[in-house]
Amino acid sequence: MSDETVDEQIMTAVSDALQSNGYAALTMQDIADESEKSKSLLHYHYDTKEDLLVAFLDQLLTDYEQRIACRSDQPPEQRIVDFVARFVLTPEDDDRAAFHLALLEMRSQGPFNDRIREQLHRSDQLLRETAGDIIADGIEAGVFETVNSERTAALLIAALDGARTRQITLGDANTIALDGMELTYTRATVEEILSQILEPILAEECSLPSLEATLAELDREA
Amino acid sequence: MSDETVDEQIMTAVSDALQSNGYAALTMQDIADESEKSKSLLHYHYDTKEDLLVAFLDQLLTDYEQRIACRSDQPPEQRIVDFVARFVLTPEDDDRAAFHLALLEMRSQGPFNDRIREQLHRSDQLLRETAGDIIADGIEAGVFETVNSERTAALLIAALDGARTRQITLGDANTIALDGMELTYTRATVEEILSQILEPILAEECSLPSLEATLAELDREA
Amino acid sequence: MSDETVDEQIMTAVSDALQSNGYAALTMQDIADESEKSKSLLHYHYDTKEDLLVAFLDQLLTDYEQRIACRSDQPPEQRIVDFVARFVLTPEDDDRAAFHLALLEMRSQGPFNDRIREQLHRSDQLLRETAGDIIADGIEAGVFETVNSERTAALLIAALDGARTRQITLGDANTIALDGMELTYTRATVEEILSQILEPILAEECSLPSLEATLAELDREA
Amino acid sequence: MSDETVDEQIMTAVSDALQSNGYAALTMQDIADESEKSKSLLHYHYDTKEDLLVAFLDQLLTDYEQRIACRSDQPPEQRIVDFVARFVLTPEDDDRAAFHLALLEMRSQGPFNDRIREQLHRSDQLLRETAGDIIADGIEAGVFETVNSERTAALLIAALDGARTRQITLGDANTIALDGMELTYTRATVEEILSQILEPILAEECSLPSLEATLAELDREA
DNA sequence: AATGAATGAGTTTTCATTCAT
DNA sequence: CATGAATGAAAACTCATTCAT
Repeated sequence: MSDETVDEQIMTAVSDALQSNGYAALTMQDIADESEKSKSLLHYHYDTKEDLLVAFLDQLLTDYEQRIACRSDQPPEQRIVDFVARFVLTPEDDDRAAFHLALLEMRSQGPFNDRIREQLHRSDQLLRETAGDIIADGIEAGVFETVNSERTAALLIAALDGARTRQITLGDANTIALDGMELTYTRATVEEILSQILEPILAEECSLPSLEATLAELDREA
Repeated sequence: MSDETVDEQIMTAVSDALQSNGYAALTMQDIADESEKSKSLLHYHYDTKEDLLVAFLDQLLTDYEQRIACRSDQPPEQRIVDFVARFVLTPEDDDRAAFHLALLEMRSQGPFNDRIREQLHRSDQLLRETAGDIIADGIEAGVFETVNSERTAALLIAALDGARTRQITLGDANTIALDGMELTYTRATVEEILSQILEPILAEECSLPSLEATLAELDREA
Repeated sequence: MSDETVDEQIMTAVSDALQSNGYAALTMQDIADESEKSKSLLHYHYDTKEDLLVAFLDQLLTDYEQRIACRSDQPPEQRIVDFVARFVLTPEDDDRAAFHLALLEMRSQGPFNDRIREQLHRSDQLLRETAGDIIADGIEAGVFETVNSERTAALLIAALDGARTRQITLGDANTIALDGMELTYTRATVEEILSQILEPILAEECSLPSLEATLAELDREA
Repeated sequence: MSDETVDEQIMTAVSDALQSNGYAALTMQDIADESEKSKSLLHYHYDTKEDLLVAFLDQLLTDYEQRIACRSDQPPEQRIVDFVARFVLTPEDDDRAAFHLALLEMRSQGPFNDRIREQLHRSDQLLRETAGDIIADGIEAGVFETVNSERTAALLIAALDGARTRQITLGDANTIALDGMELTYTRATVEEILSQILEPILAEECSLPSLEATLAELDREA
C-alpha cells in the first residue's frame, strides 16, 4: 500500500471514486476522499479535473492493452478462446464490473471530448486488430476455414462488448439459463460465440480448447 | 410545432439538450435554453431534475418499445430481419446516434439510480422477449431449425447493441470494409448476423428477405 | 435606500467594498457583504468579476464625465476656476478620497486589461478636451493671452491629477503651509495653479473669480 | 548575473513579476517563476508575501532616493533641470514605465497597509525636500527670485508625478504635439514646467541649462 | 401557467504557507 | 540553502431549487 507512488495512489483513488459515484457525479472531493490526500494535491499533480481523468483513462487503457496482448505464444485456437474468455464477468467480479462501468461512462463522453475520443480510438483499434490477427493466424495455420477475418472479428467484438455492457448496466440479475444453470450475460454470450461463430469455422479435425479450463487458467494468472 | 403540449415541448428540449451537452454536463439551464421556456417552468412541471430525466427516459423507452413491437403481422423471417435492420445507423442518422448516445449515458447511470435501473430493466426485458419470440415463432412455423431461442436472441442483441455502442462512441470513421464498400459498424454487424447466425439456422428451402429492401421499407415508414 | 434598483445597489456595494478593501484585495464576497445580497446574485447580474468591475468603472466614469461637463453657461474665467476647484479635496471628503483611490487602483490595471484601458482613455480624452476648450474659449473671448491651449491644459491636468494622487495615497497629513494655514495638497496646488499658471496669462484688465467663492458654490450644488 | 546575491536575485524577480502581472494579480509562484528558484526559497528568506513586498518597496525607494540625491555638486539651475528631467519617460523606457506602474499600484495600497504607507511617506518627504532645497538654494544664490520654495516645489512635483501617472496608465499613445513633434506626456510637461514655472522665476541675466543636453547627460550616466 | 430574481450548497481552482528531506 | 510535496483556507463560479409576482 504505502509503497505505491503518489501517482498510483491517485489513480487508485480515481478508480475507487468512479466506482462509488459514477462519472457524471464525480467530484474532485470524491477523489480526494478516496485517497488520503487533499484536493489541492490532486491539482498539484494534475492541473485540471479533465487532465486527471484523461490521465486515468490513459493508464486504464494501457493496462487493458497489455492484458489483451499477452499469451501470444499460444496456438491460434487457444488464443481466440483466451481472447473471448477475458470478457467473461462472474457475479463476484465486482471490481471489474465497476471498472467497465466507469469505462463505459467515459466512452460515452468521447463525442464531447477530443482527448478522450483519441484514447478510445487507439484502444479500439488494438482490440479489433488483435482479434483479427488471431483469426488470420488461425486461417494461415489451417485451424480455421477461410473467412473474412476482419469482419468475423468485428462481429465477435460487437457481441462481447455488447454483452458486457448489458451485464454491467442491467446487473447480474440479468442472467441466461443454460441446461439448468444460470449464466451471466457475458458467460452465455461467450458460449454462444464459441458454438455458433467459432466452431462452425473450425477446419476438420480441429477443436477448440475448453472454455472452462481457459477461464480457470486466466483466474490463476490474476 | 406550436400545437405541441408543454410537456412535449419540454421532452423535445431535454432531448436536444442531451444531444448538445451529454448527460454528465446537462443542466436545467441547458434544457430551458433549448425550449423557449424558463428554468422555473421546468420545475413547475417536474419537481426535481431527476424527476424530469426519469420522465424523459420513460417516454424514450416507451416510444422505443412501440417501434419494436410494430409490424407483428409479418411472417417470422421478415420480422427478424426487420428487428435487426432497425439497429442499422447510417452516417446520416445524426439524431438517432445522438439519441442512442444519450441513452447510453443514462444506461450507465443505472447502477447508481434505482428509478433509472427499473426502466432500463423493463425495456431490456421487452427487447429480449421480442427477439426470442420471433425466433420461437419461426421455429414453430418451421422457418428456423430448432435452436435455443432465448440464447440465440441474447447473442443477437449483444452483437447489435455492442455494434451500436461502438459506432456511436467511436464515430462513423470506424467502418468495416465489405466487397470494396465501407459499411458502418452497425450495418456490417447486421450483415454478419444474417449470414453467420440466422442463415445457418434457416430450415431447408427457406430464405431471408433482403436487408436492402427491408431498410428501404423502414426508411419509408419513418 | 430601498427604492434603488438592484443594479444601483450592486454598484454602491462595489464602491463600498473597494473603499474598505482596495482593488487588489477585493473579492466577490466582500461586495456581497456590502450589499445585502448573495454572491450568486452578483453572478446572476454579471457573468464574471471582471464584467462587474468594468460595469462599475463605466458608471463611475460616466458620472464623472457628467460632472465635468456642467456649468458650461458661465464665462471662461469662471469655468476654468470651476474646473480646477473641482479637484480640491478637503480632509472631510472621505468618500471622494476613497472614490479616487479606487479609481487610481483601477487606473493602474489599465495596462493589464484592455476593457479597463479603453474606458480610461475615453474619460481622459474628455478631461483634456474640456480644459483645452475652456482655455481656447478664453483666448477667443480675449480673457486669456494667446497660449497653446492644449499644452497649458496638459500641464494643468498633470498638476491637478498629481496633487490628488499624492493627497489620497499619502493621506491628509501631507499638507502644505500657506500664510500660517495648513492646506491639503489639492487645495494648495489649485492655489498655485491659479497664481502661477492662470493669472500670468490673463489679459489686461481681466481677473479670475475667487476660489473661495467658487468652492462654496460647488459645495452648495452637491 | 550569477554573482548576484540571492536577495538581489529575488528582488529582480519581484520586479520582473510585477511588470508582467501587476501588483493585484501577483502571486508567489509568479515571482518564483521569474527567479530560477522555488517558492519555498522565497519563504525561507521572507516569512510572508507582505514581508517580501515591503522589502522590495524599501529597496526600490532607497535606490530611487539615491538617484535623486546625486549630482548635488552642481549649481542650483542645473540641479533643478536635472531634477525635472529625471521624470521624462521616453516610449523606449519600457522597464522604467513598468517600474513606475508597479510603484503606482503599491502607492495605492498605502491607505490599506501601514508598513507600505510609512515607506511612501519617507520617500515623498525626501522628494519634496529635495525640490524645495534646490529652489531655496537657487534663491539664496540669486538664481531665482524670491518665491515660496516649498509651494513651488509642491506644484512642480504634483505636475511631474501626475504627468508620469497619466503616461504610464494611459500608454504612450497619449502624446502632446509641440511644434510638429509628438512628445510624451512627461516630456511635454517638463517643457511646460521649464517655460511656465521655472523660467518666470529666474533672476535677470540667468538662464536654465538646456533640457536636451541634460537628458543626454542623464542617459550617459545610466 | 409562467417567469425573473434570488439563494445556499457545492464545484473547480488558486494560493500563501508549511514541512520533510 | 534549497526544494518538491502537501495542505487549508478561500477564491470565482455553477446550479438545482425556491419564491414573489
